[in-house]
Amino acid sequence: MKKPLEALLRDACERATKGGELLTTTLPPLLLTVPKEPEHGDLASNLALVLARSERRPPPAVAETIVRHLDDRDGILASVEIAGPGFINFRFAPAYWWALLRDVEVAGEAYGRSAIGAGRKVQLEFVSANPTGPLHVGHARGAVTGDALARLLAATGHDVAREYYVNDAGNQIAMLGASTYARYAERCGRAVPFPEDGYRGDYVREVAAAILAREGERLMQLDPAEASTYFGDAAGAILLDAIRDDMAALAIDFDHYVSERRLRAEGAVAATIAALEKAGYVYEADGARWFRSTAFGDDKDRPLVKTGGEFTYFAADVAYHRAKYAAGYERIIDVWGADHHGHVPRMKAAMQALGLDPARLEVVLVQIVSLTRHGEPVRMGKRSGEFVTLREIVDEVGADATRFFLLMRKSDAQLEFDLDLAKERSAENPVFYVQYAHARVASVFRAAEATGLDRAAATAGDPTRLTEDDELALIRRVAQFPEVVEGAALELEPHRVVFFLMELAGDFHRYYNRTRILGDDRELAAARLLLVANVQKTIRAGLGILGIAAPDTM
RNA sequence: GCGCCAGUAGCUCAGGUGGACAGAGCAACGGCCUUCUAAGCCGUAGGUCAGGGGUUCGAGUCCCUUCUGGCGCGCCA
Repeated sequence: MKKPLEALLRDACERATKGGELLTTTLPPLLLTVPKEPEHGDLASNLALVLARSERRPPPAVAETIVRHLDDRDGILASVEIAGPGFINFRFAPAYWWALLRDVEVAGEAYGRSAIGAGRKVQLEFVSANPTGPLHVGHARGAVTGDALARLLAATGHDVAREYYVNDAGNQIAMLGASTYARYAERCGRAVPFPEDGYRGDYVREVAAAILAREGERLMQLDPAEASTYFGDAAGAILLDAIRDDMAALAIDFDHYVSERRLRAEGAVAATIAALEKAGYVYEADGARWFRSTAFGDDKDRPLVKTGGEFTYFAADVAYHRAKYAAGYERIIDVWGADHHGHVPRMKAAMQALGLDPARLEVVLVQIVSLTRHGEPVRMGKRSGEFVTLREIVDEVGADATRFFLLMRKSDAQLEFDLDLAKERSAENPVFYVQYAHARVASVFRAAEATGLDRAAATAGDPTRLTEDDELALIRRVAQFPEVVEGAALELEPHRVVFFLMELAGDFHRYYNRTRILGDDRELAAARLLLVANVQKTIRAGLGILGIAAPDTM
């Protein structure tokens, strides 16, 4: 929508410069914005305000010069006005919108997709929760955000891989093993002391019972150390399967699950520490080995190897990120809980120390989710083990509403999730509001079939019959979609797509209520079908980017 | 103590990289169905953008500072 106008403006400035009427030879980036106020036209430029200083003339005078050189050969503009402090306001001619609607129709299902990613390899790592228990709402937000980002980047021409890093080694798994073993023994009628900081959730009992059912009591013969290892592996595997199921319930599919244990076993961690050492950023102190992250602006040095000789979590994570670079990803995006924000500088420091470009690593931080029900906050205590699981949410409100609600906010802002609202089947519930707009169009088409008008008739519809203001405004909204997708991808902000969809759905519902689509004038009806078909397509594409279904009936 | 993030209408939140008089949606009140889904639409209201300073033609947006809230600052992961 902006491109043709940008070209016109650029031409105008060039001519003015040649004619000696503008001093500037290098234009600032042309900024065309969609004004909030409809009276300010379809697009507005602040070019004259930006240039005023270097031109040593007041903005309106500069604007006048630019406008005088505009050459609208194709007649896409209906009006050009200089307004306010020196804005140039453009209004497109109906013919422009009609042509645009045709373009959208021709683009078909690819509408909104772009190639700005140029096939660049991008890896998104998200969730990566330890397989030591069920996922909760916080994980759900990270999961949905990561997946939506992946879809967004894929839609903009990136080559995307989704990855889940499985922390299947280290203390947490050992603790899970000890906890599960204790529950197993309990079931076998044997007393094995429950570990001090063990996992007390009921799910550990269920996992123990599952292992008992599978293996019988024979595991009681293992010595306690062996048993803990066995149970850590077995319980971790069972819980990881449950996590995969949870992801599937949210329509999320990972390309790779990367095992921390495997990284360790393959020597990647040791090799990474050796590389850091070779670069001169490792030293020994207090019996441990440290990474000198302070050399890169971190506020403390970080341990890589504990006194006991064990690798730290950090060491393994550095090795993992090093492997991502080695795998050839041009962009590496991590979705982390906001409580991990402190890890960003040290991870980037480690990459830099390894001679890797830290700018290729981007971290999207996801803030906490608070649940409300009946207007009251749902209390969640991590200690008590009383948290609402991801599965419970999905079972209660459905995958579509879960995804939509978790994507409604900027990821680094805290989010309130109203469970009652998410379940409501009314206009108050934004996900239904948007899906209903899609279904309504489908319903119009069902009614149209009865009168002999079908999708083909819509395709053949004559856009020049669309002369109402709200019809042109609807095209304008649809025309913004590719730019919204691009902006969302560029800024890694899926919530922009959500807001766009709510606005588009609103425009459509208003139009629907005001305008009879299937009137007596068949030609007009066909034109209107063309319009709403493309509204529907745009909604479907937008929902697709969010991983949400676009139903034909509600 | 140091660092990061936030503070916008009664509530939940937007404010495409500094632009025009600050925007939605809830909640409240009043209207609209012999016609394609009323699971919808229309109308009415609300603000010292936490406070204070600064940068500039112009600040919710950038800088400094104070206050308030969240989170980090482990040889935990």
